[in-house]
Amino acid sequence: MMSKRQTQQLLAVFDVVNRAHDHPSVEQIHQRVRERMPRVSLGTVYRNLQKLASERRVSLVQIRNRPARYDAVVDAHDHFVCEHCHVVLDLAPSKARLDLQQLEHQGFAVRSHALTFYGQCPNCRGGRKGRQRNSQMTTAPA
Amino acid sequence: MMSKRQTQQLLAVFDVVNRAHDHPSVEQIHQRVRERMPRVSLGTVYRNLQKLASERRVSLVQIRNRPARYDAVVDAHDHFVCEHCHVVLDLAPSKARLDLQQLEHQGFAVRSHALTFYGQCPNCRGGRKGRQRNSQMTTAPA
DNA sequence: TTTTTTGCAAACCATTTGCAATTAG
DNA sequence: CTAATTGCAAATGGTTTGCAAAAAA
Repeated sequence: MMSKRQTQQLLAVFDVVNRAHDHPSVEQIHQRVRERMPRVSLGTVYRNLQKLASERRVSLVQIRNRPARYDAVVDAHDHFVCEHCHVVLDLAPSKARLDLQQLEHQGFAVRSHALTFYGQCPNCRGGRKGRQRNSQMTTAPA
Repeated sequence: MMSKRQTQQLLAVFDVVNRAHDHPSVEQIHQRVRERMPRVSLGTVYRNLQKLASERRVSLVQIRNRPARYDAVVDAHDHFVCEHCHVVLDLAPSKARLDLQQLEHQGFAVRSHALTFYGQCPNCRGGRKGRQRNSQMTTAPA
C-alpha cells in the first residue's frame, strides 16, 4: 500500500507527527496540520495516518480506554501511560527481555508486539496539584 | 465500586466469562447470556463487565483494531493475537522478564501492564484453508 | 420500603466511507 | 489526461447513558 502521490496533506501529517514529542492523538494532529493548512479534513488525516503507519513511517500507540496516539519513533519500544494525566512516555531502554525465539519455536509467526505499562508517572505521583500534561520526556526521568 | 446486589444478570455474565475459554467479545458474552436469559440487554452486559473488571473478577483484553475481549484469568499474563483468525491465546508461562523495579525506582507507580504479541498462530501459519476459529488453547501448542 | 439495577432507546465518540470535485504525476 | 486523493457529510461500530420500571436487600 505504498503511496502513489506525495500530497501536501500527506507531507504535513508526516511532518506534524515527526516534530511532536507528545504522542499526539488524531484530533491533535488534525489541529496542528490545520494551523498550516486550514482546509484539511479529519478524514484525510485519518487516511494519511493509516497510510504512513502501513508504510511504517509512523507508529500507532493504542491505549486502554483512550483514543489512539501516534509516534514518530518507529522501532520497537515500550510505553508508560499515566492514568492520571494521560501522558504517554517512551521507555528506552526497554524494561523487558522477551523470548521471541521460544514463540517462533512453538509455531507462532510474531509480527509485532505491544508492551504498555499503566500507572502514575513521577510527576503525578509526587505533585499535589494533579492533571498536568506533556512532561516531554523521551526517557524515564531521574 | 464493589457490587451491592447480586443480580441474576451479574451472575450470568460472570458465569459465561468463566466457562469461556475463547476470550469472548462483549457481543458474544451477550449472546451466550441471552441463551439462558433472553431479555438481558447489551447495556447490562457492558455494565456488569465493567463492574466485574473493576473488582478484578474478570479481566479486559484490549486488542488492536478489534473489539475488546474478556478473560476469566485475572492474574497477569500475556497474549498472542492471530491477525488472521483473530484467536486470542493466553501465553503461559510468560515469554517476558520485566524489570518493574527499575520503573519504580525511576518514580513510576506501575499499576498494570499489557503485553500482546501479534502475528499468525500455528494453525493459520501451517493450514492452507485459512480463517479458522477457536483453537481452544490456553497454552501455546506443540 | 429504599436504593440499586435493569431494559430500552437514544446519545456518544472515534473512526470509516461514498462520492463528486480536486490535484499530482 | 486520468487515477489517486481530497473535503465533506453521512454512516458505522463499539460503548455509554438517561430514565422510568423492575427487583434486591
